[in-house]
Amino acid sequence: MKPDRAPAGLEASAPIFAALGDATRLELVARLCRGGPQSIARLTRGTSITRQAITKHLRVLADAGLVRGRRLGRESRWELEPERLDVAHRYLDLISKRWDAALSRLQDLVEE
Amino acid sequence: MKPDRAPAGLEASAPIFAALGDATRLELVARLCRGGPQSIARLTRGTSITRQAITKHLRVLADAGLVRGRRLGRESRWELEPERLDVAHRYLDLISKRWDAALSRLQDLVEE
DNA sequence: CTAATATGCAACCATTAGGTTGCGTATTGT
DNA sequence: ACAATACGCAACCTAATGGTTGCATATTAG
Repeated sequence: MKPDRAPAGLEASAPIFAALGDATRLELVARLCRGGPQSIARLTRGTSITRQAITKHLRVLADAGLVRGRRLGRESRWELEPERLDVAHRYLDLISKRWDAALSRLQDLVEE
Repeated sequence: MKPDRAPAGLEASAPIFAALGDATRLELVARLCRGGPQSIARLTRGTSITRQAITKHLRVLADAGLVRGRRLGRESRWELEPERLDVAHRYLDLISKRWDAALSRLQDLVEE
């Protein structure tokens, strides 16, 4: 029944893009992709910044719904929430299509 | 020959997402889509913020390559640069696919 | 020519962001 | 039991953001 992928929440997409709009965070997303669910300690290894910085970034990603973490023993594992990526994805689709439509409208105006 | 849409510049995408990660800017992009190329004055009409604020946002979008403006008489017209949207688009695609791959890898590990 | 319009530029301001350090606490590993 | 590991919390710092106001300048309308 395809729930309701209607307006794609134009305004609601901004936080998602904002969360992705940082090189460190993009890197985190990429690492979570390549390595699957991981602990903060592991995500910190190999980077030049602090564990706390990573923690903060993860929280930002989580607030945007892009990532989710839960405590397992003494460590907390974080993993990607791919549905949210899809929201951004659909928004870009929408915009592209609108732009094409706008262009052909302009074409029409010019040609008549 | 499809130039080289190779690595999609993982790190290079961050500025694009950052530029889109603001409600006002997203709104601007949307308006440029719906209305086609427009002047700053026109883009300002209907918003609650200042013309200068709009100008700044446009510059941010321009720095990310998402938008381009040129002076026409006493006004400056701004329009969308849809190729850049595509960069972000492709990045999300890439990530989604990697994630799927990572998931099936995990599946394999669990099942054997 | 003169007034109105459309911008640009710069200074200034409050808030948020990205990072750090320090310290306390829960979970292992030996 | 003890040391090491993996975190969480909070204070603090600097630089970037999002906005504003004031003023100067170029175009266009009457």
